[in-house]
Amino acid sequence: MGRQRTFVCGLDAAFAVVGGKWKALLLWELAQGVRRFGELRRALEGISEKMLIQQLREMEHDGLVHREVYREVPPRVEYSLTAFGRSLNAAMEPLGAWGDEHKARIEELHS
Amino acid sequence: MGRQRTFVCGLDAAFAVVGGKWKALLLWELAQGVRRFGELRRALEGISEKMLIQQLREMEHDGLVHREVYREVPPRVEYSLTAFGRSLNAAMEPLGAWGDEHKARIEELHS
DNA sequence: CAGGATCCGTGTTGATACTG
DNA sequence: CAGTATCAACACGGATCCTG
Repeated sequence: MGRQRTFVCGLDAAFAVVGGKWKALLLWELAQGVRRFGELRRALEGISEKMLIQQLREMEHDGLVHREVYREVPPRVEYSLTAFGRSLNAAMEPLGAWGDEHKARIEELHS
Repeated sequence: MGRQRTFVCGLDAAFAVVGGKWKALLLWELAQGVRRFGELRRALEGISEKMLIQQLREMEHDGLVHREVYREVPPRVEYSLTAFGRSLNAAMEPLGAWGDEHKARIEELHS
């Protein structure tokens, strides 16, 4: 992925795994429960299949997401959070609450 | 900035103001105290002057940062957090603590 | 259904030089 | 000191088509 780097603070390290446009949303969605590929695609409106699988793979590599493959026809793959992923989601909750609280203000600023 | 959009959840809104490579670090640095332009540049090793001023301006626009200009020679400008910025920083604290805790693991993953 | 592979635009980031 | 301006590079994200 990226070259080895030293993080100057915890925020830096945290953003290395949840940064970008989609990962925080994926984390939140998977925190609601186990999800299949297609469910995630519909939940994150606007994401392309490429980005979805790419973000999922990176989160799997980072140990946040577990991928369970069922060898059936048609194929079925279920994604869920690991304990590590759940701990991250818990740490993001205050931030989510803050965003919820100031949602309207932020939307207006970015109009 | 970006077109008007509707945020699907609070995380989405929060990332609209602290997303990107530098803003979280700036927020954290400014939470330590008032800082001058040059101090910030030295604190965020690797940032270019252009990015620094650009991120600061956006955070100022979002109401997170206050910019105080002192008409002196040589010029002096001091940056600080607004109450809004401090509230965001508080909301990010658990995330920072999480990152601190798992720093080593994440650094290794991204090597 | 759940991906892979490829092409491609563009926003973001960076280097460098210059200014009040 | 605290910026501006300009140019260049690249990663990010998206569209489309293809496969087991």
